[in-house]
Amino acid sequence: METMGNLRRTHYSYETVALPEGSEVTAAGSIAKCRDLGGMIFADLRDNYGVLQLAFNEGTPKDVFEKASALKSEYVVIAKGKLRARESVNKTIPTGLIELYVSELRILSEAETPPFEVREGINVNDELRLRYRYLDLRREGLHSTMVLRSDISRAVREYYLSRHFIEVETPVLIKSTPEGARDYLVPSRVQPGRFYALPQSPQLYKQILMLSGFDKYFQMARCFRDEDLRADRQPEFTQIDIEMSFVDEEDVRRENEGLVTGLFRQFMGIDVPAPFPCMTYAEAMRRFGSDKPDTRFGLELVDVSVVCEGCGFGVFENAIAGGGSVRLINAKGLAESISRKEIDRLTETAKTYGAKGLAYLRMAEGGETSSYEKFLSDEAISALRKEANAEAGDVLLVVADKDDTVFAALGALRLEIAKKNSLFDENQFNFMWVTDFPLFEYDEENGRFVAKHHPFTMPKEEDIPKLDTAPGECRAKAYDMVVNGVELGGGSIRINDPALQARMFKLLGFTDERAKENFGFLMEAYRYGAPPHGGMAFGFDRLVTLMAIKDSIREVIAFPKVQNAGEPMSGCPDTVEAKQLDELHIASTAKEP
RNA sequence: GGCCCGGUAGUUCAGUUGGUUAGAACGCUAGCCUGUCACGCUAGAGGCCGUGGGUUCAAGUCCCAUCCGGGUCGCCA
Repeated sequence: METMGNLRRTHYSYETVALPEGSEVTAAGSIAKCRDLGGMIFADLRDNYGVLQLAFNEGTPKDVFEKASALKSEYVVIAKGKLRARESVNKTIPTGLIELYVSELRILSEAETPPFEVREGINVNDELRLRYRYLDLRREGLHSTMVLRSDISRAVREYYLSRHFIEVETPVLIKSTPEGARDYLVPSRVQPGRFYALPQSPQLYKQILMLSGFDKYFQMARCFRDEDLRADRQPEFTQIDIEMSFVDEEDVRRENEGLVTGLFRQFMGIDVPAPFPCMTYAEAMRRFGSDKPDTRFGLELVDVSVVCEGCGFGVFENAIAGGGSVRLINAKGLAESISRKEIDRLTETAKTYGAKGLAYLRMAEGGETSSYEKFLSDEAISALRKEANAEAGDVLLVVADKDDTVFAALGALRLEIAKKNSLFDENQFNFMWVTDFPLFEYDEENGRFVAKHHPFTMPKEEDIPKLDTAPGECRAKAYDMVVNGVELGGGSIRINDPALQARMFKLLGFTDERAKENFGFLMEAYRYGAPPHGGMAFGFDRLVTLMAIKDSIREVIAFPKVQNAGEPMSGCPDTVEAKQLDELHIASTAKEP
């Protein structure tokens, strides 16, 4: 091992292409690959931006040549020399016309053979990648994604700052609130028996900032939710958090879709038409079975409840009688690719979402088969086929159940069929707003209504009279930004009337005491004058995932967590010493692993 | 908490109805090689078949449990 001594990097790899031959260059980085030809050695030097070929031969000082022949992958070096044209060029890399003919070489750090090859184009399983994340991050793909993330982050800040948003850091140690996701809790040492929570979002603070006269606020906010992970969900994540005063729904949407159209133009060269189309929640559910519809393809849901009333098939009739519906998807012209076996698989998918089964009509060339038509009257059969626009070559997939279940099952089948049959264009981005969300949803488990968005969401004016009589029918001034079936962000106009807010808490089953205990500071703040305000938040990780064209959110996070909410490299969460627990007034009950 | 998939050299994988000494590629080690860039050639090392039980004359292969990872339902205001 050597020190850099008086050598300092003069150029990054990508900068060398602009230099004339013969330029003196000192480059630094890691050895990506060595090719020792005997009398001649080539080594690819990798830095933050790419690779530069180092060359050594009989003209190289003897001690330097000997050092070069000892080089191995991942050694960290600094090399000084002259740029020269290659005798044989490599057209596949930007620096492929030149090489650094090295006269001075220092090995700054040696490296053991890594557990996997540090290069693109090889499969490595996720566990190993995460355990050795620092090696994975050296690989071009993940490395450049992290650089892209940084660039997007800067563009986001520039967008909001240029539009006079004020960046404010809100606290990470906050008060736990009962609604919504499970909180991560942090015990207080100073106040025995009391706990902070980590924020699920800076929601209340940003509303308070509007009351504080900041007018427009934004923040790249770390948020924490102690819930199970998914490919698009991490327990800690980054949200682009925004709040604006003196606005209604349209104003928030216009301001923030400007961010997305700008980012897509700048980073992807794609002009996304704006304003984005709006679709109500009710329409999204009815047509696509989802509140985040992928509108790049058809396969829309068809409600056949009317023709199924009194059709003679108990399964259909019971669903309708129970307040549910019978709906179907017509997989147009897909009879050959959706075999009987495939229908069985789709049935399993439907069952995952709570459907009891999947009825079908397959109109294949070899003949028609159906699981339900034998139970139906001829009249009902022809009426249903007409509603579904069924023709030879089609497959009808029918679910009869409660509406929630029908939507969930058919919505999922839609996506699965489209994916398997490549029914959409990967390069198309259908941005949209889903609006008019229900204000409440019924929580079966607790037998009461809960806020669909959050308890501070403003109801639609015309629905305010129905708040007490028909809460299930009330719609909210809430909106989600959706693209290709992904919820990129969402927000709402907030209640700024303390009386209405108090009424909301009551409807949500809060006693006055509990509302005061949990949200008293907000209620009090409203008493001193609150501008109308609203905002939204983007899932920054999801946005980057989309823009980097990755499948998993883990591909855009430097040190992500895995399914058990741990982080494999550092090994957290971990046990702590008894002394630490004592100081926090926590009794140790957990068994050692 | 439920369901599905996976775990075999350092890595990615193959391994037939349970049956000789568990293979390949890449990587690694050594030697040769002056224009390579997936360098080439020669030789070599490298395996608790995730872990623990069981069935069997015999288990990488079958059964049970468990751990780890991935996907997903619930959950995620």
